[in-house]
Amino acid sequence: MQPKLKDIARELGVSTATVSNVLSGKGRVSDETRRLVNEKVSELGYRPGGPGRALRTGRSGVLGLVLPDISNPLFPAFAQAIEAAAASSGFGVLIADSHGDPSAQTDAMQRMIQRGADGIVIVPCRGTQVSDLPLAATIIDAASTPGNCVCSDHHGGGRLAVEHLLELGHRKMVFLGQSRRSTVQSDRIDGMQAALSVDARADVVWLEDGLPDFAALARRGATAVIATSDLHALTALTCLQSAGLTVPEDVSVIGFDDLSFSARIAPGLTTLAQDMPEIASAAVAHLMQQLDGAPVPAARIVPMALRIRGSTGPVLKTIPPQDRPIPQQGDLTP
Amino acid sequence: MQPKLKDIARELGVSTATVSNVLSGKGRVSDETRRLVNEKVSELGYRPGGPGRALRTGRSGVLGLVLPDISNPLFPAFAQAIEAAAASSGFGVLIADSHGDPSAQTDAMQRMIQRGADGIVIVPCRGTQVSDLPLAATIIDAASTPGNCVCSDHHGGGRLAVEHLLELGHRKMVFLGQSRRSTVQSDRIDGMQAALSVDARADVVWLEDGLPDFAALARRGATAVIATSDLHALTALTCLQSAGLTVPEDVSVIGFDDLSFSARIAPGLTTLAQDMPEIASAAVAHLMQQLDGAPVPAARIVPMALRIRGSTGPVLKTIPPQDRPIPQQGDLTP
DNA sequence: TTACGCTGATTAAACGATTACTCACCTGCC
DNA sequence: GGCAGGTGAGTAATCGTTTAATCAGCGTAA
Repeated sequence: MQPKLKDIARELGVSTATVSNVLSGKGRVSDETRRLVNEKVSELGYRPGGPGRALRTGRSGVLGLVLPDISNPLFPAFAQAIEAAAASSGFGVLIADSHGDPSAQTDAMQRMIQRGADGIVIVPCRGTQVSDLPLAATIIDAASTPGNCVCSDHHGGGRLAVEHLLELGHRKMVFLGQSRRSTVQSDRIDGMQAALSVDARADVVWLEDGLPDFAALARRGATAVIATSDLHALTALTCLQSAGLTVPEDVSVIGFDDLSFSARIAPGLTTLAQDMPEIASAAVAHLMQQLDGAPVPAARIVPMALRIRGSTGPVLKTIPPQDRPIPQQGDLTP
Repeated sequence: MQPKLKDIARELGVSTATVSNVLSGKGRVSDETRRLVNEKVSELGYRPGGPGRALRTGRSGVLGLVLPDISNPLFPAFAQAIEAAAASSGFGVLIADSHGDPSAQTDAMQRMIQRGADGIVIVPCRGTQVSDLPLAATIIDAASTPGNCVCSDHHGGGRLAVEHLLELGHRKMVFLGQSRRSTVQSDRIDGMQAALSVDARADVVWLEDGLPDFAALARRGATAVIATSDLHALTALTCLQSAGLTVPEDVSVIGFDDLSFSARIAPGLTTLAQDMPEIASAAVAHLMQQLDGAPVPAARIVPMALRIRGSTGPVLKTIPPQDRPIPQQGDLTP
C-alpha cells in the first residue's frame, strides 16, 4: 500500500494540512517541522496520489494524444517526442487511435476528457475539423488547415527537395504521392511544383492509382523521383534496383520524414526530416500556455531539414539512361 | 463545464445517490425515475468523471504501457494493438518510454502508479528484471526471461524461417543479428540453428561488428540471409541489390516482424510476423485477470506466422552465384 | 492590563462519485 | 388496528489532497 498524506501526518503527530503545506511550500511551517516532514516523506517514499489531487485541483497532469493511425511509421518518432516533451513538463501521455474514423476521433476525445486529461494534442483525421472543445487543445495538421496550431513546413520541404535536385542537374522528375486527398501530401507536392525552374518538368504519379512502372519512367527520361514519404521512396528505390537500375547513378530518389529504415538501406535515402522534438515541444508548450490561461497562441510552422544521403547524386551526362540496355531481370510486383 | 452527478440530481429534484444508482444499476429505483434519469443523462451528455470515480473506487480505468524504446519500428503495431485491446475492455493507455535505461524504467513505473494506473504492461529494458510491483503487471519479454508473461515464439519463428529455406533447397545461409545481448534476437537465432538439417550450414553475422559485405558472402556460396528484424533484412536486401545481385534469384532474404515497409518493397520481404493482436489481447487479458483477483496466470507463448513474399525463392541450380560475373556498379556504404 | 500582531499549526470544507445505512411510506396479513 | 415486509429514495461517510479560515500562544507596545 502506497503511503498517504495521512500516514505521514500520523507518524509525525501533525495534521495533513501541515504536511501538504511543506510539500507545496505554501503555508507557514517552522523550519524544524519542515525538516521532519521532508525526512519522513523520503523515508516512506511518499508521492502524492494523482486521483485525489486531480479531484481537488482539477488538474490531472495528463494530456491526451489522439492520432488517426498509430501504425503510421511516422508515429514512433512523434509519440516519443511528445512523450519526452510532456514528461519534461511533468505530464503523462494518454494515447488513443481514431483509425481515421471521425466518429471514433470524437469518441476518443470524449474519453480523454472523461479521464480528466488537462489538454489534448490531436492529429485530426483527414477532412475533419476539430472545434468546440471544452478543454485546451493543440491541433497538428497541414498549415493550410483552419485551426492548425503546429506543423512542419511541408511546402518548404517540397521546395528544398526540388532545389537539391536542380543543383544536381536534374530537369525531369517524378513526384510520387499516395493519396490526392491528403493535405500534407498535397502541400509537399505544391512546394515541389513551386520550386521547379522554367526548364524543368515533373510528372505527378499517385500510388492510389496503382504501382507505376518506375523503370519505364526512367526510360522516358526521368532522372529523379521525389516521394511524399520515405515509405513510397523505398518502394520506388527497390523497384528500380530490382529492375536492374542503380540509384543514384540512373535515378536519384528522395523521400520524406526520415523514417527508421532510411539511413539503413543501400544507398542511404536522402530525405526531408521533420523536426520532431521541435514540433513536439512546440505542441506541448502551446498546450501549457492555454492551461496557464493565455489565449490560443499563433500557429507555429517548423522548417524541415534536408538530410542528404547516397540516394541522390548528379545526373550522369555521359550515358543517358534511355540509351542504356534494357535490364533483363527484375521483379516489379512487390 | 461538463455536467456533474449533482447537476442531474438537482434538475430532477432527486439525490445524487439515486442518479448514481440508475447509472450503476445497483440500488432500488422505480422504473419511472430510472427513465427520467436516463433521459436527463443523455440530454446533458453526462459522463462520469474519472478522478472522482477513481478516488472513490480505487480504479482509474487506465493502464500503463512502459516501453524501452518507442522509436522502435515494431512499436506502432504493438501500441496500436494494446490500445485496441485496452479500449475494448474500457481502459485507457498511458505510455512511457524508458529509453533503455533501467532507472528511467523504474521512474516511469512509479509515475504510472502515482497517476493511478490500475496495472502496467511492460516491455523491460535488456537485462532488467521487474519485481516487487505494488500493482498488477504483465511482462512482455523473451520466453527465456524469468517473470515473462506473454511473448511471441521467437525460437519457433527462427525454426520456421530455416525450414522454409530448406524446402527451397538452400543449404548455405547467413544469420544476421544486430546485438548479441538481445535475448529476443538470440532466441530467434537459436531457433534457426536448431532447425538446420545435417547437410546445411550457416554463418552468424552481427551488425554491431560493422556492416558485412553481403555480395562477398554470396560469392562465397551463401544463398540466403535470415535477419532477426525486417530492418536488417532490408539493409541486406538493398545492399545486395545495389551490388548488382538480384533477390531472390541470387540470394533469398527473410526478416522478422513484418514491419510497415516489408510488403511495399520490391521484391516483397518474406518475414515472420508476430501476432500483435493476439499478444496484446493476451497481455491485457492477463492484466484483467490479476485485477479481478485471480493469481498470476501462466505464461503465454504466441506462435509466429511465416508470410511468404517475393524475397525468397528456390536455389537456382543452373548458374551458381559464385560463377556469375562480379557486378561492376554498387554502393555498399549506406 | 489590555489590545494587537505575528507565528506555527489545526480545522474543516471542498472536489465528484460511490455505497452502506437509514427512513418514510404503503400494502397486506393476522 | 397493529405489525411485518417490501419499495423507493435520501443521508452521510468515504476516497486523498488542497486550502481558506481559524485558533492558540507568545511577545510587545499602548
